[in-house]
Amino acid sequence: MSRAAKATRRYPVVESKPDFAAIEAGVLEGWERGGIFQASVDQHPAGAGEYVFYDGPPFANGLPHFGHLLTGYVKDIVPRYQTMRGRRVERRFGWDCHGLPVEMETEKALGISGQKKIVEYGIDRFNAHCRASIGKYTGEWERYVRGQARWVDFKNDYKTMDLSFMESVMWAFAELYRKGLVYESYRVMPYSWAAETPVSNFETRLDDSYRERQDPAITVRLELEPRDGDETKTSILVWTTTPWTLPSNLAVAVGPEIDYAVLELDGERLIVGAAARGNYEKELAGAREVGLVKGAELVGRTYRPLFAYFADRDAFRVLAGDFVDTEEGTGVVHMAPGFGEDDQRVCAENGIEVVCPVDEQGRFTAEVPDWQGLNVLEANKPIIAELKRRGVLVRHDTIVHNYPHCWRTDQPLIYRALSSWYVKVTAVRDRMVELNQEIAWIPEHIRDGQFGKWLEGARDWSISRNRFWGSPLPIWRSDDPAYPRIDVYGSLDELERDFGVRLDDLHRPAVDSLTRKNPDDPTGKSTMRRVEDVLDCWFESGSMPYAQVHYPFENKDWFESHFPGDFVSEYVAQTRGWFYTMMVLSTALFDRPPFKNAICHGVVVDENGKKLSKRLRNYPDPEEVFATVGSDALRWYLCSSPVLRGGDLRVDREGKGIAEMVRLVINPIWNAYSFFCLYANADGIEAEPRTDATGTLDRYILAKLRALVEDVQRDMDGYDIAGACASVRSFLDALNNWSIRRSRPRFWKTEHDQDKREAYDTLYTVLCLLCRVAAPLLPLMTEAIYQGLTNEKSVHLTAWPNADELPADPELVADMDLVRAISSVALGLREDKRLRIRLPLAGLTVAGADAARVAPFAELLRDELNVKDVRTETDLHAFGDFDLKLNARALGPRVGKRMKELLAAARGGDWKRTDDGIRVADLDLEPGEYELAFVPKAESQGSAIQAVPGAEVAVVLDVRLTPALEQEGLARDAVRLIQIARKQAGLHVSDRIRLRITANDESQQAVGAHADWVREQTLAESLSFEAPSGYVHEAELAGATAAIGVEKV
RNA sequence: GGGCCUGUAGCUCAGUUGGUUAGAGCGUCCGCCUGAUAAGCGGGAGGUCAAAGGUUCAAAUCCUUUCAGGCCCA
Repeated sequence: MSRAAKATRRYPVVESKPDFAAIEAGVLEGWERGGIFQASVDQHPAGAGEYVFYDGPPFANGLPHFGHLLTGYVKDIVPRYQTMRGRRVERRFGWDCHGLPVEMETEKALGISGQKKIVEYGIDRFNAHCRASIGKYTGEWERYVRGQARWVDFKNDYKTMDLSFMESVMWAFAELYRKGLVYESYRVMPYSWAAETPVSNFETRLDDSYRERQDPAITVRLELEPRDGDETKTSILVWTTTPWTLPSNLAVAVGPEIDYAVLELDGERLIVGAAARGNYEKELAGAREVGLVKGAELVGRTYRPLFAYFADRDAFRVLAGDFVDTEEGTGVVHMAPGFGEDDQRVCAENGIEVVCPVDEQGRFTAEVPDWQGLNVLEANKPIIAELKRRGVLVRHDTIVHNYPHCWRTDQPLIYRALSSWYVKVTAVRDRMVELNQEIAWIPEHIRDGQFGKWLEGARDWSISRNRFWGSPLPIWRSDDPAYPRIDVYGSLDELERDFGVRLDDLHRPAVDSLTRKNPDDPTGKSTMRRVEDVLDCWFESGSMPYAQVHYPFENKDWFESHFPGDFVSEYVAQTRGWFYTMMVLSTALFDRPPFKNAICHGVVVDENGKKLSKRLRNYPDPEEVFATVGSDALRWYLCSSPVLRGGDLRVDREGKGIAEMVRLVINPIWNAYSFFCLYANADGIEAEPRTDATGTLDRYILAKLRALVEDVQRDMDGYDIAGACASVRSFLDALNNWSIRRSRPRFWKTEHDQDKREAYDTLYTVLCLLCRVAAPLLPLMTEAIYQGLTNEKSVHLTAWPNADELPADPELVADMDLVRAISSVALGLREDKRLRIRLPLAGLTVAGADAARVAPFAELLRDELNVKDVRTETDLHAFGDFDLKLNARALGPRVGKRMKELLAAARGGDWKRTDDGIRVADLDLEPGEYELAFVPKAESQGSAIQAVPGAEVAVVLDVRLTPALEQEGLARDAVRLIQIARKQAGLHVSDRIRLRITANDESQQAVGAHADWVREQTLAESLSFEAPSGYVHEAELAGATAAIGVEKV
């Protein structure tokens, strides 16, 4: 046989529907064996061309979920792309080691809880346990990160508990202090009494921290001190959901612009927000309205204290508050400045001092002797009972509301005044707002929306935590207020200078043991001791850009020339978290933004828009997805979706949407590859990269490929990953469903001629380049394909393709796309007439001004549409008429108000051709202001006519049948059945066969008349109408059963 | 209460600086095609572009208000 070369097999034997997950696993192994990741980084030198990527440190506890995977994919795609663009992109993984989560877990593991117990247990042992627990989840993280094919440097990672990291954090703190940006203050903060620590803004917002809780909601009356002229006892009604704060009540607030009704009931006057009156229908039944006053008129009045504990204070006044509303409660807000942020602020503005009779564990102190030692939440009940006994309780309800809980201990938080250290964010706020303008946010609205607005409203940041496992506050203070002194340290050297000790661990308790005599105390009795608090761990993650390189103690030049970083990506809520803390510290320390580009992606939710929850199992298991449909399909699913534009992404429970990506993207690209391998192996051809093929199909797909490279490059440079996915997908369609499909005969023809060679070389070139372009988006599949095609080490070690090396041919692309449109219309006409495509038709005429453009493709159209003859005809008038279509966009600005009238005229046919164009009504049109749309005549003389949308061309199909055409159609039907038989018999596409057919006379005559052609099409060495042998396939042909026997030669 | 985002086909979403008859994928129905692709192609049905008002010759697009959902802040 002529295909002797079949023996050589240069390309893998590729299954058409392989186990993609297994292929991916193989690629992952290969990468590890070959050290490909490291090689991809190392191939570009460090220095000026570096692309700086900041990987935000996740908490080193808890397992990753779909949201993390999405972030991970984004964090992988961009660095892979930049690497291919020639940049060195290091990807150090970071671990956030400190903070409450670790401490709480350790408390649980040790079976101890509370500050006292920890101190008793020993801070050194406690912290040693914290340190040891850090490694617990790292294994799982690494497994997920590996499974998603994300390239990350775990070996050269950084940890926030490393000495070098902590020293940089210490430096940053001292630097802020020296700039006057750190101060201590006594303030109300969210506080976890169970964990005995204040909680940062951010921590109150972590998943599930807001939860429904049932609380009492009580309304009490406060008796106003009489004013001159008051005869009747007057009370004001206040509402609260925290009765335990009433003993600390020092004021009430009203809205100055809000209307308050003065009601008379049973001889007493009651004041309540006019709009809130409806909330108390029962209690106020029978009340008579005797007046209506603005809140402002009430401001300044005083009332009798509800409890005696603080009755000696200068307080108990009605104040104005801008936060008061009448939606809930009475429109009058009770103020306990020790337990509410608004309360504290408004009271401070009015000279009312804070009282805070609650201890660290949330129990009343001796200042409230009646309930001393009782947890405040448990004190609600007896307090309400007391109020009832005294007859001041107007109403007692319970309400179910969203209330913040300590995310570690699960106990409700309280708000409580305490002493804390602050970063004076307000001092750099305006500058942050300015620097933020230099950051490119994706999506864009984040810049002036969610992030920008948050910056504008930035408040000072509480950074001290009364805990154990964290970076120490590097503040030493005199223990005798008579001789005050504060020292803040910014390095190990400075500590060594003053304390004579070189620490190799900055954690407590070692750092606490550093003390010295207070130099400012002539008596020599007082001692400098460290302020015991540790830093908020968000201060550490915000310090990551410089702390990970131990700036300024090491890498000084590098950092200063590589800051801000190029790229970060996290989910949108990090505008309050990591993005924000980086911004604060970067602005305060360096007067620069911390990064140049940021992708804020949205949240992955379930099919009903609910949060993903492990407990509800409302999402597919990621590892299961890796193992079945594969990581690349998941990557594509997540990264081609609107979640990258900041919206939500709904994932159905079974992961059908993910599996769909296999069908839409993975399969098509794999099919193109397997097609190539199948025929190249059969032909024994080794293809060469080249871009100079002459055939129109080749030039077409090469030009499309050039556009693809340009498009994806543009998309990726703009961090539009979803756009890049869309570009790749539309290219795949042109490749598979036009270029390859139309080229098939070129691959399976017998002659090894120039055309065949070009077909192989072009397809090979296109596939190789497609792999490179799609490599960041489908790193595993493109790797498998690229290696199969080239035997090279890795597609990820190649450079980004240069579009200029591919031929540009916009005209050809436009013409070919017109050919595709014409085909589409012609196939539509066939369907209208119920003329199957295997039935040849006599002819097709392409008529109109654009017809000349498709003349070179007549052969292609003939084959695609199965017609005997394709003609082009520039004159359309024989086939129909034209409608005038005005281009409103072009014409509108010129004619303005007349537009409507002209549109009506054009539609109504009130127009004519003039010597040099078109005149509608009395107006001459300029070129570009109109189009002529062809309207075909009703069909005549056996023709079907249809205009092609978007072009000045119409398709005229000859629908007249002849016996010869019908016979040929029948022969084609027979060939189709023979091909099915071949496939069912399990034959290879290049196997030769003996063919035996029995069918009705009509069919046998048809096959006989085209015997040569049938044999050629089916690789049959012989054809006879005998009783079939070998594999026999029975099917209907020309209304009777035909039996087809194929037998391998 | 405030800020930001979203609301377009049964579902998921596009829709450029306003421009004529609002698109794609999935699903569905009908048909076609197949020597890689249990795949592909063509077509049909399916929309008061959340609602109302305004600006304009012209509004899914701009403005105002309202409604619904999400995120965040209070």
